[in-house]
Amino acid sequence: MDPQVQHRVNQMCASMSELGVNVTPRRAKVLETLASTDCHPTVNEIHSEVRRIYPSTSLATIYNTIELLKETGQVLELEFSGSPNRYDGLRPESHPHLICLSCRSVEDMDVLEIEGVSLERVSNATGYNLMRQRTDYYGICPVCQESEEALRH
Amino acid sequence: MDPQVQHRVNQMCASMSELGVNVTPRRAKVLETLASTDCHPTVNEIHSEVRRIYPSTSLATIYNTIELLKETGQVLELEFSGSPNRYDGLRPESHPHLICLSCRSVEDMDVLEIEGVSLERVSNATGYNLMRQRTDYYGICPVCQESEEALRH
DNA sequence: GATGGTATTAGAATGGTTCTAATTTGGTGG
DNA sequence: CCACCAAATTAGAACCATTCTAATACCATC
Repeated sequence: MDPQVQHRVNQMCASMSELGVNVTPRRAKVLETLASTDCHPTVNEIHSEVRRIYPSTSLATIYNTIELLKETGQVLELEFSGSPNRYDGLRPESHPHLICLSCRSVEDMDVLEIEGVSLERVSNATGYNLMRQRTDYYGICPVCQESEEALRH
Repeated sequence: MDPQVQHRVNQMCASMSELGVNVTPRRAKVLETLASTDCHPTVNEIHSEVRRIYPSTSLATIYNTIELLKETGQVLELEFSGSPNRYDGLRPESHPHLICLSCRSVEDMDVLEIEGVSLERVSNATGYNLMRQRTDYYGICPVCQESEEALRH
């Protein structure tokens, strides 16, 4: 396993242990799956991946494990209403995403020059006690733009 | 009807007419409901409101009308996976919201000093052709903070 | 090897949203 | 005034992601 993935898995394991639950092999495989990709997988995708090693794994175990990770703040959940939720276990802290309306891909927006507004500033300005934020940009990704371009010729 | 609400309803009507569909009485009532509140109602809440005037209205009509408004960019849809979506017909352009994790209220964040990042800048930086963005701040609203406070005494 | 608590499973239940087929409505031309 | 057509509407079925439930499996400890 890639040492960076291993490191992230270790963090997640530590959080789960603090919670007082066991990191069983299936759970460990869920963590590893989440830590191994920046594609923001769905529950079903994680399920398929875990099943490659433990074929009898049920969906409930995936939901279950994700719930534990959410409780410890070790995974970021991106909710959608028409399509399944997606999860970011690599970077559980709030950060912006780019969402393609055509291919439904979700990727991290890592543009250093673009700085968001800090939770703290908004908390102070609004009186809310804020815990997290969500920022998504919706549009057409470069790859889909090319496909559309190609279609017109 | 409040003249500001009336004005907003007129805009929505115009957009629907451009689309080539009729603004029937039921549809008009949906528009009016959306334009009359900044509480970001759910489909069920809109349904109840429309039923007060047209008791036989079905849920499908509400979904239907909202779909038309979405097509013309006249309503902002806030998706949630565990609870019903909420709609903002007063201000259909992208703008940030404050969401209370305790009472589930959703309100506009109108703090002038806090300026977001423009879609255009992100488009340029990422190569995406962006259409809209979503920014939500999640936390506990002032009212719920007080209730929690009171509980401890 | 028995015991008890945790993890896991399969499948049912839930609930918001979408789909479908039948019915109603309203305007137009005869 | 009536027949006709297209658009709007309805009731309820279908869908599907998620949550719940009750039974079973696993595992550490004694």
